[in-house]
Amino acid sequence: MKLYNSESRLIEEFIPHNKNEVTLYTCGPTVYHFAHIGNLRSYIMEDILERAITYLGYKVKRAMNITDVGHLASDGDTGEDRMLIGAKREHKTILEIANEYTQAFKKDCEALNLKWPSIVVPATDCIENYIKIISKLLESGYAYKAGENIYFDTSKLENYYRFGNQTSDDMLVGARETVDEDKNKRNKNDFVLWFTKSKFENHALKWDSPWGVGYPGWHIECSGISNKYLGEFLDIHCGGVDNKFPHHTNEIAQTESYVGHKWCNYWFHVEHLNTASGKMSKSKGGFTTLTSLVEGGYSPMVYKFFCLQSHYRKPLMFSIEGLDSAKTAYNKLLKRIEPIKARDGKLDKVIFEEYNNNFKNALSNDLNTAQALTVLFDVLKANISNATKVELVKNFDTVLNLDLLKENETKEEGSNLTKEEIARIEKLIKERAEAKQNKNYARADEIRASLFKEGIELIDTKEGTKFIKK
RNA sequence: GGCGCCAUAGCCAAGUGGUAAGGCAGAGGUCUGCAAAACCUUUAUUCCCCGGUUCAAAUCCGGGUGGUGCCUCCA
Repeated sequence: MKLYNSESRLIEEFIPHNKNEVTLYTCGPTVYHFAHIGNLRSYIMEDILERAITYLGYKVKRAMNITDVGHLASDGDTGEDRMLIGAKREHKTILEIANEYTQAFKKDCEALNLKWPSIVVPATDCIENYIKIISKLLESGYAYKAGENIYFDTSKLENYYRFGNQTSDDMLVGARETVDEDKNKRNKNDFVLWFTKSKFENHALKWDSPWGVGYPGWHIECSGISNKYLGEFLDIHCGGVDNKFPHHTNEIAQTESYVGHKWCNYWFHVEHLNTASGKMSKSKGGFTTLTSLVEGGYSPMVYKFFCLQSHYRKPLMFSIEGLDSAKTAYNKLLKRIEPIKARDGKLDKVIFEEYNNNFKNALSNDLNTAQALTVLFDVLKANISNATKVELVKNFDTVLNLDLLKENETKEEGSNLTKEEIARIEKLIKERAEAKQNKNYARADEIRASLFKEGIELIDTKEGTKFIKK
């Protein structure tokens, strides 16, 4: 399998550290608000990554954090924890907020058929690990105490920047206006490992530590959790591109200083979902959630299909037009799959392998999902037996999970229509058929139009007239 | 100011040195009383621009232009 590694900025052959088991770490959500569909794009692509690796024959061990503490709205003296902001907004406790939005996130993942990683850990569950790591960093001189916080000393590293050729001189402190300079730092990129500052007294979640009562910095949680559950070597670390700096850069700094060797070999960064005005962002407000999409008539599968048509390493432009196009394409796809479910004909193993290899090659090529979907369309178009087609679709869908073979909840016969209504509609259909036979097309069209007004669409097929309730 | 990523038809998008996949929309057709649906056919002499390397460039190199992201809130 070939994967783009954003550390080397090259497409590389993927070679796991331990060939029997691939370790995968995903930066999870900060659960202070609903995930928006841009966040979900990352999780969709990371799920495909896990399943693709599995499909190609590896065993995967995957961990994800749930950030429920330590994620500051800004650093320095003005910082407030994002969780605390969420709690204030909704007049709830941090724990309630964390719980509520973790559940909401889980529901979104289920709706999108995303596999919940086998290890999912709230940041607040691993405090003793962070303390262990920070203690060692202090001992070995990578960290220092200043003010009342513990900082990581970035000047101790030869190679701090990993995702580009920046130098410390290039970096502007406070490129964003809201950022205040923290005078306690020895170097401008130093970051907090542990907060004990008195101004956080109203912070609900605090733990005792060798440096006083306080709470962990944002970056340490991922290092702590991945270290505890996945060990000293990590194969692939996933996340959104915006996390390259500072979050992932700092994770590498801490972890490698702690374990004493190269830590993670492949960095998988998913590009953003953009709107006409730039990236979709929680802090900007006005973001789109999966729920609001569903309310607008777009199923989670439509959104997933929309994402899979694009490559994870390309910014994706979100528009209703684009989503409509995905919706039509997805529904057409299901309709084309419907008749092959009968599985008639013989399964041709040679042909199966041919298309299956095409599919695997697409995935192996830096997770080319657009190409993988093309293979799916090729299968449906091909002049091969339905039995072979179904088998291919079934296998492909273990990676894509687009509900391709799921039995459609029959829209016909109108799910929420009463028996009387159905009888009435059937009677009208019969009347229309008779009118057509007598070439009374005016009456036939009148029946069709009046039912259409009620939201019932008639469709003439070879087997007779069917209706769909909208 | 610095560091990345991206640029292919009306829209989305694949392609990573050998002569432009696929999807949506559009056009034409089959079917139909007409529709709808379905199916078939068709749609880029050219890949942001200017140079260069090569027998050969959307693909490699150099220089621009535009969009976007990060530089202590983000997936």
